[in-house]
Amino acid sequence: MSERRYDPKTIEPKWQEVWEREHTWEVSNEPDGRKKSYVLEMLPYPSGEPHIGHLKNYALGDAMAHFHRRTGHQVLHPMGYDAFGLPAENNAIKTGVHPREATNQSIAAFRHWFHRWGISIDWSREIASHDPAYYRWTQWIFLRMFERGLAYRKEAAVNWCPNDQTVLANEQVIDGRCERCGAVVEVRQLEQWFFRITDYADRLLDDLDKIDWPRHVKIMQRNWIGRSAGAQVVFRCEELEIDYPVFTTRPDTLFGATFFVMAPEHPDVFKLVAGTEHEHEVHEYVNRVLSESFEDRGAAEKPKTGVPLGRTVTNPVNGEQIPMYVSDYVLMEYGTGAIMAVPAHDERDFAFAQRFGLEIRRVVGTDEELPYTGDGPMTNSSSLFDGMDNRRAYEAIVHWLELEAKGSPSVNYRLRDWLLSRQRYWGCPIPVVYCERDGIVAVPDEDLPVDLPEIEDFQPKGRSPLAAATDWVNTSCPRCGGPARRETDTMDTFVDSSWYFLRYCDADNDEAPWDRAVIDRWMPVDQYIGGVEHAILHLMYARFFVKALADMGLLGVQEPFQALFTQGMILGPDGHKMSKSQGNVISPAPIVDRFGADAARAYVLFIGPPDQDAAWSDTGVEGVERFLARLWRLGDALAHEPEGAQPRAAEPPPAPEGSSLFLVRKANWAIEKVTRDMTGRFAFNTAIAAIMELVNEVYRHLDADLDARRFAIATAASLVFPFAPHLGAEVYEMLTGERVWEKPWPAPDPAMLQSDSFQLVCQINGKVRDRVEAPTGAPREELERLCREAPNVRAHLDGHEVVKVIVVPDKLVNLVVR
RNA sequence: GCGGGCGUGGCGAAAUCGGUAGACGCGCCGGCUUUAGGUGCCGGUGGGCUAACGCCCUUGGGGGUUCAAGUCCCUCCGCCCGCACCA
Repeated sequence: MSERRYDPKTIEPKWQEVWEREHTWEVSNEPDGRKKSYVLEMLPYPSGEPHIGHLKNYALGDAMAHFHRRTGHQVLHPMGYDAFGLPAENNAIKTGVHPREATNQSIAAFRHWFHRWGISIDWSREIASHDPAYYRWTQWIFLRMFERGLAYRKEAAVNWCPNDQTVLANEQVIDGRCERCGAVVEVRQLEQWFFRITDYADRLLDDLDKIDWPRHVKIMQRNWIGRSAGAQVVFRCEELEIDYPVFTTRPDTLFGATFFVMAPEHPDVFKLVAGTEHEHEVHEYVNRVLSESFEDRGAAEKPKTGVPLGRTVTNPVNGEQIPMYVSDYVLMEYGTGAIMAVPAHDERDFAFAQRFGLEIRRVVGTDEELPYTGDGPMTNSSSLFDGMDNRRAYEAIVHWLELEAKGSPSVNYRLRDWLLSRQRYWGCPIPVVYCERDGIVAVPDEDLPVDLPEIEDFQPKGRSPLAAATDWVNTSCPRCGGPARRETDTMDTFVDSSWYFLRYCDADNDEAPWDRAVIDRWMPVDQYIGGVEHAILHLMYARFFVKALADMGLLGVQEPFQALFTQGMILGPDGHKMSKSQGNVISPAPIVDRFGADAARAYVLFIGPPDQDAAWSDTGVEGVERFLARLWRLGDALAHEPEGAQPRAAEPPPAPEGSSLFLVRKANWAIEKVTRDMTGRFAFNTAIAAIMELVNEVYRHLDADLDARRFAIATAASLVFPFAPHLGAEVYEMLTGERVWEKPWPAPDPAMLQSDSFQLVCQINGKVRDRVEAPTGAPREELERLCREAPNVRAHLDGHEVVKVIVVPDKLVNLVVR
């Protein structure tokens, strides 16, 4: 055999086989006395092969899982696939390959790479959302929602993607464009299925305080829910004898309301304008606005437009008749679809008033420039309130409105109900039928799953391709037995991923989605890891599902993910987001082939703080590979040194001195450092740096005793295991004959964390002037004396008077001189 | 516009509690090993001045608090992310 060298190509398959053969990472649902820990990375959407972001995601999660196992936890670390979705279907339209076939192929590729990366997954719990054994329970959960009115059908103005030929949830529209394909979204009036997530708005908001999530993700969710407290106030149109309630967050400005505006979609607009001189103009205006895209209408900067309705309403606080308008800056979906306009204290109303020459009446403040949205004394309102602080007047006015039955406190949310139906094929069928006699009827539980039928033409035609599967569509009503048609829309794939973490707990259960006792044991997920792009969609929906299921008594937790970590992206070598068109895509496959899975994994963790974006560097991964090879060589050399050739426990020598003592100390320092970096924070980059330091020191102290070197290298192997598991296992075994993952995480020896002496920093006026060796724990006087005696300090002290001495024990002395 | 984050060597970064700025890695320079290249090992590497001991400057700019500031406060500039007619 030629010269021995670090060869991941033999080491990695060797350990992967052991773990597979022995089912090492499988975990029982039976408690075994250890604390449970549920470590989960967001499940992948299987499309093609895994990319570098997947590698980072699972390398991160795996490091956490290993660390938790070795710190005494029973760890659940499963894997699955978010297998339904548009890309596979669009691919089918293009290539004719059935979405199932393409998806299954991709799943096989992902599975293959997870093995080759050596991710410690409990494969006995593997799931895929397109598997009837899984989506049966997605449908089951839908029915439970339906029974409680949490899933309902209604006609509404919805977002329609003309390219994907389907409706989209509010959350899937970004800047007026389809999140997936980028087409400009249209507004359509359609009957669709919704989840009543708005019922949970307050709880989704309040419970954010209970979970350990990044601040910015919580803020994004808070903003998305958009809770506003204010009042509902009734304005009456006397001519038509209709009351129009409006929502306002500023009831204190009611006396400044000088006009009234309705959304173009408001159902009463045509009724109000009928018979007035503006009738024709209003019809034209409304039609034009409704045909405008989301994008065109949305811009805040565009000049205000609108048309008078030729009617007035009465301001309830002062009886004034104020003119009514229709304008597209008022949204039908928020509040009541009508507003009171206070131009002096609202920028939008101000712009509208200027454009249409309407009165702008200050009611708050004194001489601030208008529009003024701040606080101040009330004015021009009523003798009751003028002079009063506007915040106090707010309360008083709401109170008065309540007494007069003209208004009441009210809360509004930006959050809308979750539109879940999609007019597409490759998704979970919605388990209801439409019966001529009984209307919407749920498919009974025992008939689940409603199978996704086979079809040939995936081309969308403005209705679900499933509608063409007539044999499947035509069925009988479960209630009356008469003819009925199946629902042909499928579910948004976010429904599938809103509960998958629950299914992992009890993946084989075919009696129920899960057993309550089992789920109570594992939930919540202790550490969730994924990309920040899911900050709103998936993370909000999953929280909603868990709360709804908890309300049904199916779960005992209110939150799915106790702690969340959002990883940064790996950018291309040019520092830009990887994309095929940019030609800067780094694929993990050749990297793993060339450097090994351990080097690839350790590199993406070493590249920088894991929550930050970082550019890929080929020389960077080479550097990490070099480090792993150095560690391997030291292990190999020690395992072949005549005296150390027999594997045995790697204990530090009893009374080390010199280089040996130094190495034992360094190893203990590394244990302490790596442990601290992995606990509470995710500083894998500095943890790996510490192991590098340890390895470097062994090279520099080859004169140390064999046992000291063995201890240092076995420690390095043990510490590197969560990041480079194959190499860690290999080196540890070479030295000790033992399996590192079965060994507890090392604990530092406190006696070895401290040295007898330290470098005392000697400062004068805060500037470092010298450094001297000083005994650890020396009293302040002695430190001061040592500092004063330091050669360069003496030189600087010459002729100066010391007016103050600051001593930081075991660290520094600062002499303040004049 | 509102909200959040960030700004440190040639590059990725570290400094966790206000106490030695630049750990670790990349790159670069030099040495040893090698027939040579590569690999490997050792050393050097923020800027300026100096023969040297050393000295001065340096964490986006300016100001402040402090014995001491990358870290705290004020202010300005730049970049990134989220939301954006939500009454």
